[in-house]
Amino acid sequence: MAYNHKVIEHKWQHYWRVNETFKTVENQDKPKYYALDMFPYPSGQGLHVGHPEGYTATDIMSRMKRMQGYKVLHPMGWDAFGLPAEQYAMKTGHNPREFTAQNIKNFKRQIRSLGFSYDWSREVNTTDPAYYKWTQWIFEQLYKKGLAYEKETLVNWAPDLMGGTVVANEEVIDGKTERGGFPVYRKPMKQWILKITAYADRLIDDLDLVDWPDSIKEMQKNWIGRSIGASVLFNVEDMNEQIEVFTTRPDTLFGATYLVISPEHKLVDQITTPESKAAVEEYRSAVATKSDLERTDLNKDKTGVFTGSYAVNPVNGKKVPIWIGDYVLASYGTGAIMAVPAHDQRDYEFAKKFGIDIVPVIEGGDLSQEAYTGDGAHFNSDFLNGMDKQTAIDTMIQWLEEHQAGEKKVNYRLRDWIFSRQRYWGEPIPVIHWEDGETTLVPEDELPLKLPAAKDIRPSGTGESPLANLDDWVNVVDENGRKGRRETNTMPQWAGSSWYFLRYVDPKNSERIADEDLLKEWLPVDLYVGGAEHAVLHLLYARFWHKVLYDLGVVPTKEPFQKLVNQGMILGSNHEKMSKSKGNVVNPDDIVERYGADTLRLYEMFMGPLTESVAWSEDGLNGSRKWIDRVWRLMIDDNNHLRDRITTIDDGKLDRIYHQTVKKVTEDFENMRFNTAISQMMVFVNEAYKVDALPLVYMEGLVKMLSPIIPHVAEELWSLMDHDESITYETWPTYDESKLVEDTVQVILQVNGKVRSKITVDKDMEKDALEKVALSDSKIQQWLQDKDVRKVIVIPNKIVNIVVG
RNA sequence: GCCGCUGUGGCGGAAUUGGCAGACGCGCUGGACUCAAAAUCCAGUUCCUUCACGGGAGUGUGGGUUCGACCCCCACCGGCGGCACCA
Repeated sequence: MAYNHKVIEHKWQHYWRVNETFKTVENQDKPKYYALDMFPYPSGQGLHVGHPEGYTATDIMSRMKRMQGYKVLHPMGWDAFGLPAEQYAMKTGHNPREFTAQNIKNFKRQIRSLGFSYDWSREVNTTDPAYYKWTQWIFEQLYKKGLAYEKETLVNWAPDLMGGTVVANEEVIDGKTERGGFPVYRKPMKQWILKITAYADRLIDDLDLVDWPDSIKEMQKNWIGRSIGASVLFNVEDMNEQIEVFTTRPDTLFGATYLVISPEHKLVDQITTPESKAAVEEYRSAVATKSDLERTDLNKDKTGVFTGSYAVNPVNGKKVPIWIGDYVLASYGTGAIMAVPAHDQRDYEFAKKFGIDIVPVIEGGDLSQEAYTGDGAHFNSDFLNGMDKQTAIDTMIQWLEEHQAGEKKVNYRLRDWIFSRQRYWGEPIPVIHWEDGETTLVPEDELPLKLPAAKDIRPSGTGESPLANLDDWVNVVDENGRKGRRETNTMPQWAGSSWYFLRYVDPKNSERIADEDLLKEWLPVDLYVGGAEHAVLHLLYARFWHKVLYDLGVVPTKEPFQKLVNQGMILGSNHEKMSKSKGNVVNPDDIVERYGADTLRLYEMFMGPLTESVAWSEDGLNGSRKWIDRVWRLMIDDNNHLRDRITTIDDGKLDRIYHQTVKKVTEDFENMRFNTAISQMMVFVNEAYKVDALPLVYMEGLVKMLSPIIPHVAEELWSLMDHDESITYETWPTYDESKLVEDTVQVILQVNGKVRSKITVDKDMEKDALEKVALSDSKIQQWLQDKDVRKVIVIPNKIVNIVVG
């Protein structure tokens, strides 16, 4: 009977479910393997064909590892808080909880239809109070450690997004919200902030401990942006104030001809002279009304205004003017810089525009054109004269420290993490603000602090979240009659996803985040697969929380994810990103219906390397289906029985190719090179079609190797081979090295680097003998006529190159 | 602008401690089977040239190193991703 995907897939999915085939068993005396997918946000759109690519990869690894004797943890869950549900709820008047539950149901149905070997008994859901109890608990630990604090800061205020909300720096792209593209303005507001900067060094340095793509490590390093330099103190003339600047080039201090402080700098008012006041005020208000977009758009044209005051350069006592300019950011370093126009392009542009002195202190470049930022001998620099850059930097830092005029300093581009969101559909921050000014945590034994049910979610209009409308929930009174108000901000979506992989280890634990011994048993995650769009934020936040929990003794490892792999994107057949508007979206449900889950899995693994983006091709998909049919026909006859050709007799014809295949498939799977593993199995099947006798053990081996990729087909073939049990825990095939060696090898004969002949000789033939054979080859002889042999290069078992002239 | 990745037949892609470029698949061509078609099985398929044997060119472009380069080095061009006044 021909292969019928609908019957078979339904049958085995049912079998796995009833038999709890993939239930993780703990405390077994086996090596462990934790294979993790980035859990999805269950959107209303349903699954995308991009999802199953990564899921199939981890599923293959999980299934192979089970067969290799590992205990495997392979879970799935839902990152279910998020903006779309809230937007939908506001629009329709529904509660996001119901809407989200529906979406999860649909996602789960779709994921189940693909036959992944998840242990569904461990499913987690970030919106489940039993889950977010522990998200809130982690927040409380952060608070107790001083890593969560409230601060009035300039936030990214998006008044047009959901009735007004604040978004994180990371969610702002070109001055607009990442979601929706609404304009973002800077507005001071009281926010909860997590002190991720306290972990900046460890977040960079511990990247050395993990097996991640270099590109991702690089992105994280750049995001954190550690720069080592010095702070320098400038006294303000005629005033008992100092301006501290940060510079990575203290060696150019003799070339500092002015200072620039940001418009928001705290000393602006004090140092502005009466004559300059009007101009400064005008400039500041102009800057304040600019959106971030406008501010970055003015990139090329530097603006600024002179304060009227001067500072004293500590190293040479010279007076330098103090300017205000918005090219200096309040949020980086000290919000003030020393400007060295000769050796910094930004300062150069500013100085040119405002006619400020440009004093070179390093030889090189052409100052009539641009600043010189390279290395060179210093001059005009007193005790630094003649030194190169690094020596001068070290010497200057030493001088600054000896004269209490500055010190070595490290700065980070990374800012602290703004953790508040003015939204309903998120974890409530478990904090109460009391009327006497005290702020307390909700006691641990009262967690979870549940999100109140609300029929109608409306913006508060004040910038607060919709929770501010819910008086019953917001207002509290303690046992002494003291009145208080709950924190109305909720947590960002990043919160629940920063630790979910810990909960899978022990998802039902009501006493703690997860049992300590179980965490020791399963951590770290051995393989984490997901899209590169989470290269920075999710992975950085999760690492940060993990390190905090490590310091608290909650988790046993410094890093959460040992190996990380980013799958590429699946593009539309027109090589563009799939999107509704382009009409090139492929729905996995359709593919499963028409071709079956196994075909989809096979195709997505065969279409190219996992890490690359590849365009969808209906023909390619169809080819994968045809190959499954071909494998099926190789073994199964029209009466749905094993073919007679499958026998216990081994005529030896398939020995070599079989053992080669086992070796290559095993190694390729291990390295996640699924496309080449599949191609090797295709070669084996092609060979199998050419011989009369198919040894049963080889066919069983093939089915085992296929089972991680096309598990339903493999289970069915396995049972047709007269096995009663699932193939899941069968032993992975092994190969015999001795079957791979050949007695003879083909050697390439070249003349002047061009292939002219090929010969077959005994393996490991001596160099001299091989050279003789090569020179006497008839084809080679023709090429050597009337020529002098200058040199012969002999690489045994591979090549002989004869150089003639 | 800076950083990272990438460029191989008609298409997806294989092959790198430097040693037969194009595995495998798609598509296409031919053959077998069939009344016929589909499906299937078998064979061929980088380009140019040749009746054929053969020969020549060829891994984005131009140089270089080497007996030998898709692979290493230099310069440039195109594509993708990240960052973007971070001092």
